[in-house]
Amino acid sequence: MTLSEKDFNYVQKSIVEVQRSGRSIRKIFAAYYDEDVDIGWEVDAAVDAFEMFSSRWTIEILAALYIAGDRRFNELRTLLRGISSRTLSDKLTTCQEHGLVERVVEEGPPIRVTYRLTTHGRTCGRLLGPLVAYMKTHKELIESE
Amino acid sequence: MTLSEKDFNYVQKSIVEVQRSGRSIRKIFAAYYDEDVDIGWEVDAAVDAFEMFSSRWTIEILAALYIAGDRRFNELRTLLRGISSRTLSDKLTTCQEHGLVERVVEEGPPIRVTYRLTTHGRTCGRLLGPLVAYMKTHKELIESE
DNA sequence: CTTAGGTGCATTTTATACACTAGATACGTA
DNA sequence: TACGTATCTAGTGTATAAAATGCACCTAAG
Repeated sequence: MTLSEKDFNYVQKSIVEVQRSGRSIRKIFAAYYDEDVDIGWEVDAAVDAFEMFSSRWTIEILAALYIAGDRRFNELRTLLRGISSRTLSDKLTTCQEHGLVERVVEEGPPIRVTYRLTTHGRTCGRLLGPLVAYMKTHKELIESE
Repeated sequence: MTLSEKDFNYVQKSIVEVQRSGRSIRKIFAAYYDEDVDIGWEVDAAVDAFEMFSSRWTIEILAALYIAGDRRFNELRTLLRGISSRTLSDKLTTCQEHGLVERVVEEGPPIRVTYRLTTHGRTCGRLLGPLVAYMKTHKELIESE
């Protein structure tokens, strides 16, 4: 089994970039493919990191904006299956404060407000992808017994 | 810049396995390294997937067990910075129901109970790694302005 | 009296339901 | 043409429900 030339070039280029960034090829493949690997984090760092995501809705807002692209307030409300507008409003505010989301106002009337991921927000969204993909193929994890 | 022989062998082996699994090399690199990429998910799938993680503490429990390995009840309580035992107990129950965690009883006395990630749990933990690593290097996202 | 692994219960925090607002245009009709 | 009503967007206010916390307490053996 061999790589297509296109894939080969892509892989070669990526490997060079990854090396330049100081990350280990082995760790990157291992983390993605099949092995548990020490990727240099500690429980404390994880608890810190997830403090913001484990507050209900933050992670869903991020995913919705990442997948669906920039959206307006009521569009988000629909995407998130009817989260209350009160809560959506509050959560969007804290997402802005955390630098994940920016609020773009188009003067009206009617005034329209578009929510957009910042660069950080997009990165976080991207990093969540593999987990969503995994969960999607293992619905037994979602529908509790 | 070239790969060491060890890395080269590892990469080659991994690429073959990834190809056999039907996943695209390009997507794997892109998702890991620097690009936004359509990895075939929809908002609905993401909202489903995160419904369980965005409930407070679930994701932290997963991360703690993944990073620190099997732990007993009170060890988890400490790792999670003093979550109330009431809540930890409830959350561990729902994690078991979702098939992320298993409860291993060593008959006492004193009775000892060890919590351990299932295979699914370990996979989810692994997939969260890159996000934690990213957050760790971008603390400005955690400490809101 | 200690240790491990919890449960019970009152209080506090967080989310929901649902009514309601502003500011401007659009529509119906006398 | 003028008048009233209806609609749209992006929220806010407030009462209620759900979830997390703090702290006391339980069991069972050494």
